[in-house]
Amino acid sequence: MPHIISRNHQNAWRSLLIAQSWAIRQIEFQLRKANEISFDVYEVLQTLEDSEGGKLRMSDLADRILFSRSGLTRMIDRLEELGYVVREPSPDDRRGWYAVVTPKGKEVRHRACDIVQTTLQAIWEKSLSDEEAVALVPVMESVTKLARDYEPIRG
Amino acid sequence: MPHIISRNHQNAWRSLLIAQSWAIRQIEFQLRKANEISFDVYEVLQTLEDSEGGKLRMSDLADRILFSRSGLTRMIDRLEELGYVVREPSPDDRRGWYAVVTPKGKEVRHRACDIVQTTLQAIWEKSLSDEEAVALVPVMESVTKLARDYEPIRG
DNA sequence: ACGAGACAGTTGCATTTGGAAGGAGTACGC
DNA sequence: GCGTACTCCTTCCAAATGCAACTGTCTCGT
Repeated sequence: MPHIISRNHQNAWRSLLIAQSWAIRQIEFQLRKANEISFDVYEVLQTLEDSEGGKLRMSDLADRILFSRSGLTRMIDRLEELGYVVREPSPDDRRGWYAVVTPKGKEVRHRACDIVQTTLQAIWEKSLSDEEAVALVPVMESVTKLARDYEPIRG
Repeated sequence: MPHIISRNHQNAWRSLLIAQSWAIRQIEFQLRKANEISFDVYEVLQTLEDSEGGKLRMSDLADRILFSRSGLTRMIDRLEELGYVVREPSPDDRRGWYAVVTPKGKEVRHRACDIVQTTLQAIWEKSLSDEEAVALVPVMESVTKLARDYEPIRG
C-alpha cells in the first residue's frame, strides 16, 4: 500500500469533483432563472421535511447538510424572516433549539423541487444508467457513513 | 420516462453530495491544521501545473475548475501577491491573459499534495475498492463531458 | 472599412462565508 | 452541591462570493 493513492482513485475523485460542482451550478442557475429558492435553502427545507415532525435540532441539521454552525444560524435567521421556518425551544435542553418547517416553507420547497428534479434528470440520466446508479449508492453511502463516524469538524 | 427521476438516482445524488462535501471539508481542515494553502488554491495550482507550460488562459482555468470569472480574477490577484503565480499577456489576443505557476507556486502545491493525498487515501480507499474506482471514472467523466458541451454559465 | 455583437477580464456592491470568541446551559467527578 | 470541562447556539470580524455593469478587444457580415 503505497503512500500515493492510485491513479484510478485520483481520476475518480477529480471527475467527481468537477461533475458534481457543475451539476450544482446548473441547478442553481435554473432555480434562479425560475425565481425560486436557492439550492442551499432547498437542502435545508428538504432535510427538515424528511425529518420526524419536520423539525431538527440546529446542530443535527448543520451536521446533516454540512453547514458550519454559524452559517446555519444565519441561514435560519433568514428563513425565519421569510416565514419558511420557525425556531422552537427544545423542551429538555435549554441550550437547544429546533428549526421547524412551516407550511409556507413546504410550499416553496415543493415548487423548487420540480426544477431540481428536472435539471438533475437531464444531467444524471444522460450520464448514468439505472444499474450504474444502483451501483453508486452503496459506494457513496460508505463514504457518508465514514463522515458520520469520523472526528467531527465544528464551526 | 416519468418526470420524476428514479429513487436510485436520487439516492445516489444525495449520497454523492454529502460524501463529497464532507471529503472536501476534511481536506481543508487538514490543510489548515498543517498551515498549508487552501483547497481552492491547491486546485488552481494543480490545474496550472497539469497544463502545457504551466500556464492557462484565465477563462480556460475558470472553466476547468468551475470558478466564476470574477472569482478567478481575485483569486489570481491574491496568488500573484503571494508569488505563486504571475500574469502574462497573451501574444495573439490582447484581451487575454495567462496565469502561470511560478517555482514557488509549484513548491507550495507539492507540499500540500502530501496532505491532500493522505487525507483522500484515508477516505477514499476505505470506501472504494480499486474496481469500484475504475467503474466510477467513466460515469463521472460522462457528466464532466456533458459539462463541457452544455450551455455555459458565465460569471 | 465600419458597426453590431460577442468575448476577455476586471471592478463595484451587496451578500454570504468561515473561524474564533462569547454567553448560557449541562454533565459528571468528587 | 460545586467546579471544571464540554456542548449548544450566537455574534463579531475579516475575507470571499456572485452577479451585474463596465472597458477594451476581436469577429464577421456587409
